[in-house]
Parts: sequence; structure tokens; C-alpha cells
Amino acid sequence: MAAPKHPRPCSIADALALVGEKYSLLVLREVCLGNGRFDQLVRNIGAPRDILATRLRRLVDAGILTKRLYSERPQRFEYRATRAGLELEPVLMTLMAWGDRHLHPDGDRPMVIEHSCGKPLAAVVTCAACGDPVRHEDLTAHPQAPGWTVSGPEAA
Amino acid sequence: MAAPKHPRPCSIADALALVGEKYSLLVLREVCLGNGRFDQLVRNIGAPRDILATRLRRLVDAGILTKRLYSERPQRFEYRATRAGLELEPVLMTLMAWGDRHLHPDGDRPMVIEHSCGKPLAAVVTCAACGDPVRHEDLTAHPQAPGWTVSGPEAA
DNA sequence: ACCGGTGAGTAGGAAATCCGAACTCACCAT
DNA sequence: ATGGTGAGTTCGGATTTCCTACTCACCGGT
Repeated sequence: MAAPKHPRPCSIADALALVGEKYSLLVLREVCLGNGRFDQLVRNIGAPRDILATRLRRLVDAGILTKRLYSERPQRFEYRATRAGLELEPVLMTLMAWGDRHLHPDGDRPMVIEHSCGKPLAAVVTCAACGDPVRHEDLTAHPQAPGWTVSGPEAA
Repeated sequence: MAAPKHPRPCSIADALALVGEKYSLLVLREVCLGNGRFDQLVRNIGAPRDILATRLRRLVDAGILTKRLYSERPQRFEYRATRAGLELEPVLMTLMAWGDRHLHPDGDRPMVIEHSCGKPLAAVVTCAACGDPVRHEDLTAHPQAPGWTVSGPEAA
């Protein structure tokens, strides 16, 4: 992911350049759950330690995580999500909702997140303006920058 | 991404095993925009052709894309999203919203998606049960399967 | 018939990444 | 003095990725 190769300007590509590498989003999952220590991350994610160290540096540089000292002597660190990092959690929830629906169709979800309203969270992406759920059929692309060529949907 | 190494059962990890490889989500972006032909994908994503071919095979196998013949002679193909693929589009919209907010703070978004309600789409992830936006503070994890050890959030 | 162009890949080797295990270093506990 | 934990770094080798070039089938013009 070093040379982002931007044939098109795109916030999706830009975001993925920061968090699209292997393990990055799983790191965020663990950090959001409160498991922010290096060895916890190694165990819970199953990533090689050196890769994890690289990812953590990158995420800290990107302003998504911070590295906090939680014990002076012995020196011990913990990674936490910044506000920008916490705001990526909805992405994880949306991904989880998709995985629950399409990969665990029998309802045997490996993990349930409870929302403050008391119900198990089922994440739905909505339009902030009208509140309706976002469906493909309701979307129309309007490129703002050069580099885009978009075909309208053709007849099925 | 070959050996998924599941230290924990997790729909997020499962979903990322399918679409978390480099370029996969960008392929989905293009396909959702209607640019589903091989050479369009190559140009618009900037991926090497062989990698792209590998990704496309994987996404078709996973049931996220289908490969359709749109011209017999000369034989020409087009990739399209299945329903499962289209249901990943909200993930892209959420990621785009995050990128717009955190990576293009000046409002110079490279691309605007218009919603059928007439407004530019600002994607918000909400709880299906209560309709409130999902914020980190409102979530509590409840592992359903063994392999999870979750620390509650500690005092700041 | 010949030439150039397009679409959809495949082939080959160099470059970058990833992996697992071992190693370090600092500290604490017995 | 020995062992254990946390937080990494180092090492060589395996795996992927990248880039360029090539193929193969077809079409369109002259």
C-alpha cells in the first residue's frame, strides 16, 4: 500500500490506503474492545509481531490510534483509538452486519454487540438527510474531480 | 490472505477474508458504478492485470460478483455485483463518509453520491432497533463463541 | 489479404511483503 | 539466580505483488 497509485481521486481509496492493509481493521476492532496492548493484539489477531508493529506505527501516524504509557516502570504501553479511530467503528459494525447476514446465515453469530437501547445491534447505513436506509438503487454518482468515467446501470 | 488464521471467530474477520485484500473493495466500487469490464477495472483502479484477474475470481467464487457474457462474438465479459455484493455498498459509503470527513476536511470531496431523496448522501450507521446513530460509547460486546477476552474500557 | 486496435486475460522475473521463530532489553517475582 | 512478562526487533525464507510483455480472438478499414 506504499504507493497509492491514484488513478482516481476517491475517499474510499484514500481511506483504504490508511486502514486497508491486512490486519489494520482487526487492530481497530481489538482496540475498540479495549484490548490495546501489544501482546493482546498479537494473540487476538494472530498477526506476526513485526507486521503488527508496522501496522501500529502506521495507524498512529495516521492519527487513528495513540500510544499511551500506562506504566512508567516497567514501561508498558497501550494503544487507544483517537476520535477519528472511534469513528471508524461504524465501518466495522457495517462489515459485521454483512458478515452475520451472508456468512452466518443460521443466526449463529460469533459475537453480538449490544446497543444502549437494549437491543442487539443490527447496523443499518442510512442517509443523514432523509433517514432512509441506503440501497444501491437509490444512489447516483456525481464525480467532482477529473478522472472519473461512470457508466449508468445498463438494462439487465 | 490464504490461511485465515482465526484466533477468534468474528464476522468482521470473515468478511475481510473475502473482501479485505488489496483492490477488492475498489473493484466493488467500480462494479457498483457500472464499470464492470476488465480493462475499465484495470484503468480505473490501477491494479496489475494479473492481480485483478485473481481478485475477480475470488469475488466470483465468494458470490459477490458474477461474470456475465455481454457479447458472444467477440466474446466479452462484464462483472456485476450480486445481491450480496450490492449489500456491501453501504460499507463503501460508510468508508467514503469517513474519508470525506477526516481526509478531505475542506469539503473538497472527490465524489458526491446523490441519494434518491435529492440530497448528497451523507452515510450514517444507525441501530436498526432504535434508529439512533451508532457511537462507540453506546456499544457493549457480548461474545457468543469461545475465544474472546474483552476488557471493558478503562478509566481515561 | 493485411494492418492496427480492443478486450480479456497469461507468463516471467524482479521487488516488496509476509511469516515464524528466535532474540533483545528492561523489569519484576521467588 | 532463575523464570516470567511486555514490547518489541532481527533473521532467513516463503509468498505476493508488481511491471512489462506476450497471447489469442475478433473487428474494422483499405
